[in-house]
Amino acid sequence: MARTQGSHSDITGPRVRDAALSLFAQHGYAAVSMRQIAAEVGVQAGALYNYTSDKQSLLFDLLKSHMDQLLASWMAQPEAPVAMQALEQFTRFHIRFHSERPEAVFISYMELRNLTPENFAVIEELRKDYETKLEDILRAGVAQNVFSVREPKVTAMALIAMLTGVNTWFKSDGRLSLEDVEQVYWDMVRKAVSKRTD
Amino acid sequence: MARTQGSHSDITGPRVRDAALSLFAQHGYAAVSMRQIAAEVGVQAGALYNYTSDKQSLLFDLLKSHMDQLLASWMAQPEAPVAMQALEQFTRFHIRFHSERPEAVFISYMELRNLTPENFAVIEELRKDYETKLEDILRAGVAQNVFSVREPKVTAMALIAMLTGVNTWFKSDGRLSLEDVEQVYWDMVRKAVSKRTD
DNA sequence: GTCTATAACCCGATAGAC
DNA sequence: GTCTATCGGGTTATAGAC
Repeated sequence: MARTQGSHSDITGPRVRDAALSLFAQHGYAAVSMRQIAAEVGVQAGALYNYTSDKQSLLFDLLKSHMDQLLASWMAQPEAPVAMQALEQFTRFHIRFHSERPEAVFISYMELRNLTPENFAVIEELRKDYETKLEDILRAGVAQNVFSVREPKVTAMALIAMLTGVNTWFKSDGRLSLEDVEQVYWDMVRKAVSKRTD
Repeated sequence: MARTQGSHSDITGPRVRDAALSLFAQHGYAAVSMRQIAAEVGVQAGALYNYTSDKQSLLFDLLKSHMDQLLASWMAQPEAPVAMQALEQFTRFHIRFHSERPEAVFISYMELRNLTPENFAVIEELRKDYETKLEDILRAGVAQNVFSVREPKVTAMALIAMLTGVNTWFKSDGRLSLEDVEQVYWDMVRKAVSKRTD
């Protein structure tokens, strides 16, 4: 089972992706060179092309797999027929999922404009799919007469923006635990769609 | 009043800034070259250095003047001693101000990582100043016994993220007018901090 | 104030040796 | 599978003519 000199195909691939994710998040796709990624992995630039056809594919694969994971993880959640429970589940799921992978979330928002139009269209559709999950919950709550939401699409966008914003300030070693944060945001979400108010 | 050939100092400066703003917003700071900016303005690349010491200063000046304008515009608003009115004023002001300059808002969020550490610190402090304006309103509302907000700092971040999110989808020729959008968001904000709920 | 030309360097991607 | 070397092009910023 002697290996060719320097042959590490089984581990180098993921390491290329990890290095690209981290560097793209830190400096931005356009500012990161293939040579930088290679240095982080510990190979020469030419070797990267054994794992990706080009730099654009590297970015697209990172964003695509992030969106695929997001949708798959949500679908794997138990179904909640009661809208109020479904909304709480979505709120907590969104915060938890996004806070666990800040770099992937970051580039998924920041690097959309560096995708080719074809690649952008793919990611954009997956994003819309996710937004529709929340929109459907809001519509169900209106139908069940438990939410007051005149504009479900706008409201879904607003709530997702609010929840994703956790990533801009949350530190796991800060004053609030993630559980605390979930509770604070769930209180706001619940009230924002509620029927009664002062 | 004969001009030197090609002399347009009084108008070229703003045109350089406008071109940089537009191109940075479209393609990202790192992806835009000084040659591209020059071409947009209609001069050669070398001429840009009559208006900016380097590319970094161009970015910093755009972000700095955006934050200065934001704070100055907010301070120019009439004072509202009643917290509920102050919050409505902030909500509508934020949406209006940000929707009027989507490119400046966009680069102010996206290009922070391309600032030098010193420049970043300046912008970050201005951003914190603005966030504190909302936080103070929330604390006043709690003191006046009209808001229920356990975490004013977190809530301020959450509300700002939600309001800024308007820029990701709002089109002035869409189904909803900006006035409609303000109302939908103000309903959510008001309820999110309200004392009563279902 | 703008031009042309250039210094000094970096880029993505590929070819061919091992 | 990884290396070195390279192609053809790009970059920021400056120098000096006009």
